Amino acid sequence: MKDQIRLTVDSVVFGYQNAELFILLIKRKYAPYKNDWALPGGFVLYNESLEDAVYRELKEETGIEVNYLEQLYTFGNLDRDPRGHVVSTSYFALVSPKSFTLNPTTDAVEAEWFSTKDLPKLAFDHEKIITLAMKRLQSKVIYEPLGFELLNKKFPFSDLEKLYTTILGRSIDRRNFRKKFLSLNVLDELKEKVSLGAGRPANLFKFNPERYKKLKEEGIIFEI
Amino acid sequence: MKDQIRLTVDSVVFGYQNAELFILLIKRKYAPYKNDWALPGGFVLYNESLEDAVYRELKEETGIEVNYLEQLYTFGNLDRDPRGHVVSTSYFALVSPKSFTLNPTTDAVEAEWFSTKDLPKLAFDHEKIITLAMKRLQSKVIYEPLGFELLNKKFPFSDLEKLYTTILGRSIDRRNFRKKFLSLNVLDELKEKVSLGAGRPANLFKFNPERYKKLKEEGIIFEI
DNA sequence: ACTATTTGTGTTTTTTTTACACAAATATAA
DNA sequence: TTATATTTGTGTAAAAAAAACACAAATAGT
Repeated sequence: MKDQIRLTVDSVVFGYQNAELFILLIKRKYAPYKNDWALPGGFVLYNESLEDAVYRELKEETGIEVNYLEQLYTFGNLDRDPRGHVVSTSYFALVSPKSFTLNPTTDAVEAEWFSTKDLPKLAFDHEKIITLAMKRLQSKVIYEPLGFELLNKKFPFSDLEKLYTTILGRSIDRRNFRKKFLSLNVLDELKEKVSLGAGRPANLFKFNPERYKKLKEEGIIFEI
Repeated sequence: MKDQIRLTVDSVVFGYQNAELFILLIKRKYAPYKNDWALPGGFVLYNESLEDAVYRELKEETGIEVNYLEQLYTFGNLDRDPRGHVVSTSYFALVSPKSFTLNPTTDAVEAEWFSTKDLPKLAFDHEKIITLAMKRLQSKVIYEPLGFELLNKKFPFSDLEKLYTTILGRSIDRRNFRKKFLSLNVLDELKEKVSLGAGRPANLFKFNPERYKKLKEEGIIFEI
């Protein structure tokens, strides 16, 4: 029983708020890495699919509901877990702002959002997993409008713009960005406006998933 | 012991010859799927890394030496293996033409190359894995010069061109393709020429891995 | 009513991509 | 040995896409 490969899942859950990217971490209550921060995750049960395990662990440990989930990579190095041969399939997930405030009632586990710019010391090889997840997020937003999963249903265009600058870590030309994004026809401009502090009120937009699905089926890729 | 998740690796090994893409398959000797064709692979041993398992299985089952190896995806559906809960991490590999002729001495296992256009009925969910591998290959060759792993060290430019048309399944403009590829500066033009049947003799080229590595480090992506 | 702040918009320049045809060098057949 | 078929090698012009760039409109706060 000891000489058995065990399988875990680990999730890199991204949240976005105030032009900052966050990752959801939990504090480990037991050894190894007791009291260190780690990615939510745990052992896959017998007759449980990988994704089911991810959803179960996220629910148990953080109570959060994810908006988008994608497999990242499977780590099988022998030295990654002091408990023995533990293989981990990692996932990356996006949550919308309304799920951002954690529900601490769900469990006794300590869960917290950490800015990607200010991560604590992490258990296992979780730093490596996070690094990979961030690279994947960066490369994905460029050719898939994943960003919406991190925004509210209705949002001013500037939100999208800020999200992209945050994820990509560089400034983008507002006019060209807007032109290009709108030309994709995956955004519906609403008639509502919203005023956020000073400045001209912004039009609200909505992502149109059908339009996007169609675009994707036609093999049309975009590139921001 | 029965109620234990088991972990396998499966490899989609690509070979290229005469403007055709091939995949290496083995004939299963035991149930389940006895006598069906399947991807080379098998159970990961305790204290064996995933890649080690891939190399071991490939050696045991096919005797082949791969040139490039990359993780593809981990399949964890509960219905994918009649033997129970078996999770498989799949890899995709490329071999050079000199490894194309199989060495049948290596084992009693039947191994054979199959054209990607003419695959037999496959065991497990291996057809699904192959489909994914082909998509990955197509999308990768566009922004990484992986193709070289499928060609000889020295090759006429037309080989590269044919390889791309084969993998992408569409014709490409010879002049533009050559122009673009050469502008990347990852090919060294040799002084040797080679005559292949009729027609003007072709200059030979060589891939320059250092140049490519540098290009990659500088974050320069190309796109064919 | 003045100032600061954010949104919204069009044109020009530059770069990249695409389309396209013929001469050079060889093998083969007559 | 000559003619024919076959493959390699090459440049330019047109079209499309990307990048650069600045100011008016609408609001909040003072």
